[in-house]
Amino acid sequence: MTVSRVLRNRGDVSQATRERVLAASKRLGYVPNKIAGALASQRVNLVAVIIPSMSNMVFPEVMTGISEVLEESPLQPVVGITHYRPEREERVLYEMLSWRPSGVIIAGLEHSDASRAMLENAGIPIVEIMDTDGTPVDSVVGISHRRAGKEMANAIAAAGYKRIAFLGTKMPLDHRARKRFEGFTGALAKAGIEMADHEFYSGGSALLKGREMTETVLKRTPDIDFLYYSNDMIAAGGLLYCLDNGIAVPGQVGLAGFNGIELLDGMNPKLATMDACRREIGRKAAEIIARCTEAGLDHADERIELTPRLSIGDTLQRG
Amino acid sequence: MTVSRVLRNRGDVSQATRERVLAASKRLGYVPNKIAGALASQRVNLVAVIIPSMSNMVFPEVMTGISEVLEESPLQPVVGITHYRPEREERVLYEMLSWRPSGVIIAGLEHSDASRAMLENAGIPIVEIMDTDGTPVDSVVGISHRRAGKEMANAIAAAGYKRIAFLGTKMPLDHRARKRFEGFTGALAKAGIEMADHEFYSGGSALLKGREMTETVLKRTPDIDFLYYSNDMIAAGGLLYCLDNGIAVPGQVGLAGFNGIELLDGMNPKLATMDACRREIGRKAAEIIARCTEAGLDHADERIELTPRLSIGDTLQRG
DNA sequence: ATGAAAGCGCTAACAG
DNA sequence: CTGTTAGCGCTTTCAT
Repeated sequence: MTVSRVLRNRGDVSQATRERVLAASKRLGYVPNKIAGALASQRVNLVAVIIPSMSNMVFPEVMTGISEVLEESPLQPVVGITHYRPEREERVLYEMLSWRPSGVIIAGLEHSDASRAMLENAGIPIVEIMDTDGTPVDSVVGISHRRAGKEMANAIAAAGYKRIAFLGTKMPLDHRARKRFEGFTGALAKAGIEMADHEFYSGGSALLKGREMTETVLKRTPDIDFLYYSNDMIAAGGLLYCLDNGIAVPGQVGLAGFNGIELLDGMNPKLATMDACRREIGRKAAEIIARCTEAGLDHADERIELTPRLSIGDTLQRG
Repeated sequence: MTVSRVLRNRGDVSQATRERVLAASKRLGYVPNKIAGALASQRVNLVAVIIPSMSNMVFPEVMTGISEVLEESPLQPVVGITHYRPEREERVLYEMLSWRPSGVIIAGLEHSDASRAMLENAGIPIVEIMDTDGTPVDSVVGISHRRAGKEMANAIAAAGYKRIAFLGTKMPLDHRARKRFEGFTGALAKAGIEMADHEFYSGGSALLKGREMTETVLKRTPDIDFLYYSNDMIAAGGLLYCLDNGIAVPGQVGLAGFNGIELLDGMNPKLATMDACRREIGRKAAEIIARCTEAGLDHADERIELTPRLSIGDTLQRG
């Protein structure tokens, strides 16, 4: 009836009636039932955001970007965490789709067959984020991690480093870390450099693991002159290890991480890294969904590849 | 009809029929419409989680605790961010309540009148988290920040420090930081110590701000012998500043932070801090909601005060 | 063990 | 401008 019109300020309602309704609804502490509303209108102002984790600094920042743009729209993000496990992704996706959201933003391009099928048949805009190395269901916004690894390798080789080690996460399911690794080794090979050592870890405090792995590698292969880490946090641990142990940086060993986390701004020397454009990815993805929703489109087919900026810092240049 | 019974495996359905239905639903890629289901059953397996921010390390970890326990239940968390702004909290709360969740977990005890009214009239279990210094709407799980500040002050005084400064966030709306500050100054006063200096900041990279504020304070009040920071991140920045500038820690100045973030595990020397029990708070809060939902209760009236553990580390003891 | 019927609280379309 | 009437896709209850 009229009440519904007032609460959504739609249609023509006289000023007097409108005020009367508003007053009453406030007095009664009335909160509309969106469930019924959504069922009747076949519209749900929710966007499903599916990400692997919340514990490292990368996804919270993607979320920040998403929130920023969604806050200026009627849309609301709803997040689900997969812990990098395909079967959890499947379940989370199923749960979320059963609420008929206006769109989904999902990390990564690799999904189980079932997940992919759900995404394809959802009939809503899908944006796969973070990574552009692959074929998206609908839209994609991210960076090429393969290229990121390659460019870092080239920068390191160009700086004259020869005995290079890679330290990273042992996550067969972290496809982005894997692609960086592949791009990195590939480019080194092309430059005629073979990786001198590598070390992987899983779980635990990243900063601490960074220290430990750095010690392990440096003891095992003492002539290492560069350490490339799969993320900034372990790189920061490695840097602290070097500082504590009188290892000259970048004189004796050079260091580089990945992500461009804010944390590094306060470190001295400043770590070399590559910005993963996390916030921007979140913004762009949200914009696509917002635009589709407004236009009533069920897909966008956009492809946005951002360019990670290499930041040399103080740890990627020969003494 | 029968289909509905199968999909929720309720009631008696013959094995044959059940399998037929399952097969068909898989083939058609059928995803049930929870909106309709929720409307009909008046049950929604969603828990509203309302927190101020996602960017510092504290709330993601609370979320981890919540997820851990909710994952073993049919409940799903839905998070809303308030940016420490009461008017945003009001809006987010309104939006979430209009989905009729099974419960709400909300940070802090101070809310606008409207928010409080909504919480009181929601008819679902409410758990206010992080802070126990105040009167909850229903249940509360957290720590006493006033006491945390007090205990840190006592530890510092007991270690013999006399010229103490406080460095923290300038957030009139961060009630927990404020309460720690109050507890801290109160206890110092009782020990006959007046705060020697203080400095507040807002925005920007915490690690970097920690450096800057530390420099400012140390230059302004050179005889400072202890720096208490309102969070670990700025404390870490302060520590790095001291290390870089040849200021002996804890010989010349002692340092302490707050939160017990994992980041500190990899630092050397190890910062003194106080664990805010973030993950445990998340777990306990989620357990209350889960228990109520299972029992069909609309409130719990529980009060759980956790005890933050003081970690002396290497920076809170005279040389 | 299965089907039929009656809503859940709203919105949409149409009358007045 | 305001009221009325059908559903939205499920669950629930009651028959069969």
